[in-house]
Amino acid sequence: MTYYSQHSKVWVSVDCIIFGFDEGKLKVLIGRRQMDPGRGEWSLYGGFVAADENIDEAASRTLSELTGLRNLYMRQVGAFGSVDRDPGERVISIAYYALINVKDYDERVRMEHSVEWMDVNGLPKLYSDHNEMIRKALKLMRQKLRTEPIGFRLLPSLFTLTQLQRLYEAVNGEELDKRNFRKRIKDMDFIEKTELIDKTGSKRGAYLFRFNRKAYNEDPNFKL
Amino acid sequence: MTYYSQHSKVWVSVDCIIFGFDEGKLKVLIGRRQMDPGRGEWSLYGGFVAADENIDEAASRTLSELTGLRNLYMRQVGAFGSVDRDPGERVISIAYYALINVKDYDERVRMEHSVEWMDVNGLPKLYSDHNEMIRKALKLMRQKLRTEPIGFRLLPSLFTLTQLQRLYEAVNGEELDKRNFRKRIKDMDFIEKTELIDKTGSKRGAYLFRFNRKAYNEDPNFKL
DNA sequence: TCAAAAGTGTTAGATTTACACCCATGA
DNA sequence: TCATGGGTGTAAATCTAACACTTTTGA
Repeated sequence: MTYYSQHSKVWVSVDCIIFGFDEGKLKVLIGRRQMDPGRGEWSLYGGFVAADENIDEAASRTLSELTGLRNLYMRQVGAFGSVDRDPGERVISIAYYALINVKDYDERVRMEHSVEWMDVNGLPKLYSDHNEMIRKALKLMRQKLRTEPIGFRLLPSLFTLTQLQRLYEAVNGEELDKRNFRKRIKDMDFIEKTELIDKTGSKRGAYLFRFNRKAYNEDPNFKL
Repeated sequence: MTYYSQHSKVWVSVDCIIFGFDEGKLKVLIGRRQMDPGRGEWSLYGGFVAADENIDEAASRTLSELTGLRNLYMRQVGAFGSVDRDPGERVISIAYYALINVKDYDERVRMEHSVEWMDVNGLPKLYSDHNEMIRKALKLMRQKLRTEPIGFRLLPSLFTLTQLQRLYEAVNGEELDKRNFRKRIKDMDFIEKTELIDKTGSKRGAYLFRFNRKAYNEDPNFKL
């Protein structure tokens, strides 16, 4: 009997908290569970970790299975392991959050998996401990958002300053002062103004900006 | 065949990063591994998660097994799950960090487990991904330390302001200005000055302070 | 008597916040 | 022409950082 074999094994899964920003709101992808136990309940999308697969790989695989997208920004939230968290069997789940630009997500792919965007404020009761996972993911994501330029992952590559501000407001749940916000943006040279104008949001039109990752890497002073 | 049984199970363990503060340095408890694989290598102390045990319970159990102490401050660091992280079998490990007052730790208990305090700066190469676990634990602990009054868990219940300052300096790896530090402490009414004097650290003696949790709960504005 | 740690305030500079009006355009 | 969102600067208040000397006492 080896050192290992005197202990018992458990199933390990990953659950994905996919954040998107749309209509000025922070949203998360959830769907009705298609299998027992818990069939029909609102739930995060997840999957099991295979024997020959790193947990991060399992999360990437699950993410791209659901979205068709690769190289998404993704971070671990943590492990959730109450004995009875899953009503069927003992399953330890590792939660990950990811950020996507809603426009990159093919509606057909979304429908095939029958998941939908739901406002993070006002989520229904979800399967198992998924509400708790989302709470923790949101907390971690908020922290990151203050100190790292990850917000751009939730926006098109060209965006207006108002869009960016609305994004920060939605995530932090508080309004920001327009002039102060724009002052801070001006100090960050890696948020580049283009000559392009977006006229979808207003009659006058607003300049489009882009995030220049290379410039950021050279002078990564970000704080919002 | 159930939904679950088509997937494979894995071993899940917990690893404990136990921080202590002694001789003005932040230390961590490590020992020589007593079992194969990796016998003799420096390693964190860990244990397997049992089938009928929450992961947090597994961590508490492992912690009190090692230290003889209960109700320690403990937080999850995250799950570590590379396929080949453990040289023997596939094991996913969930790391936790804990804070203890070195003086509460019975030397005999420590020796029985043959672990020792080692400065977090200048750790040797550890078994598996344990160095990485400690790095992440330290990062998380630093963050918490700024916004929550957890530093007291690393000190005796009565402490001098110099001890407290040295603790913050050791964790953050930078010196602090004595007057500015003390000014901030004065603003926090839940750090109470006693009439007791500690003369072990100086000839003149320094006032001993204590953390009043109840007062903190009533007015929890902490920032250092 | 002197070395070593304890204790104590002030000021300049930096950062943060609050705040209001004109502009351009399409309907 | 007017309603809508885009764009811009200044001043007060707050917070942060820098800085030096006196006290006490045991060796």
